[in-house]
Amino acid sequence: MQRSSFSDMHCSVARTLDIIGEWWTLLILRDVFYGVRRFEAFRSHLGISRKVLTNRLQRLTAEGILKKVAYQDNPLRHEYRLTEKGRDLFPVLLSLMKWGDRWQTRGEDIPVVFVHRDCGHKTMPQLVCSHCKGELNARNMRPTPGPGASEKELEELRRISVNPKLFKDNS
Amino acid sequence: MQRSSFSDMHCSVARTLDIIGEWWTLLILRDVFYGVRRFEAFRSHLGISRKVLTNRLQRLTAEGILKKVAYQDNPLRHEYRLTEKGRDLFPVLLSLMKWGDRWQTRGEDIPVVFVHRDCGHKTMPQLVCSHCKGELNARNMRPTPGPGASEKELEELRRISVNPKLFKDNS
DNA sequence: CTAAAAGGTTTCCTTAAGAGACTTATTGGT
DNA sequence: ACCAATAAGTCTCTTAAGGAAACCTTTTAG
Repeated sequence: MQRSSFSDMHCSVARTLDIIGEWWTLLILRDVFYGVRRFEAFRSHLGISRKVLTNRLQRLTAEGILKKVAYQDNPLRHEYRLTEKGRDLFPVLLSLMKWGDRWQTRGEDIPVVFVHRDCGHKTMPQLVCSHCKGELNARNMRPTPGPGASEKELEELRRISVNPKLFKDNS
Repeated sequence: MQRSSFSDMHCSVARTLDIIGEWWTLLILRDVFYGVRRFEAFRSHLGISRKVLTNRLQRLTAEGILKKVAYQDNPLRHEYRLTEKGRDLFPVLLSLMKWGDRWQTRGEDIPVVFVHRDCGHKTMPQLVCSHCKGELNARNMRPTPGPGASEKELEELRRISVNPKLFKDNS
């Protein structure tokens, strides 16, 4: 199916999706966060084909998101654990879950709720500004060129965008 | 390639990914958040094939994430805009971008920075607890069964999980 | 009268995903 | 000693999704 790679794009979203945007990958990671570690456990729980599971676990390991740890010799068996890089994907899964809880339950109740250990309460993840702690949403955020922005790409975006004022750097 | 559907899974992450987890979809949405609205603009900016772009825009419209709005008659032309449901996906993109900014820049500088209009400062999105406003991460959150949890599925997860204490409901 | 722009549709080819059989090493049961 | 089961894959075959490029329709511009 010769899928195009996003990894050469000059964009953190694209580069992230190039790794974890493949079919099944985020569901595998969800299961890891739930405590699933072993090949057969992933396979039976997800109903994924062995070939694809092998492929995805190899990719995630190669990218340093999971690491293989032996849990027995003879025969040698490994389990897959999250690295720090992998654990740092937790907010991505929480965001996906929060959206699904709001928009995709089809009238059913929410299957999973998280408890925040530090305060002991059931929690809803909230996205807030690192500076003022106010809520962040699509309406109160404005993209601006970062230090690594390329002038050529900015020009292109301004040209095709409906609002050319976006991406003006008036910091 | 007869891809399996995640939509019947009893999980908000799976149901969300069934819609927006397809190849290209989140990059299209990223472009919409940047102000891109039109077919040819998506096509040239992303380098996506027309067939796939048509398919994705139709799906996103059918799911109520984008809506088609006419911007001229004669010939009739539409642009694609976010609905509230679509705007609510912003945290997903922010989470992906934050992870990429940390782990996938390969030594380069960050291409895009967001300004929080409400306080006027450059901001990093932070995920906090709705109750105590403390930071949320993979280490200080514990999944528990929600009101819509199925006992059968919980039992299965406990069986295959490395830590059977997870998903005990001690709220 | 021709070209270009916008938003697709159609065709052909390649390749990823799904299903399921097979492999290897070891243990447990009879 | 023999059979089945478990764990973690590998291999083969088929189907359908993605990529490339040509084609279509309507209208305006030169």
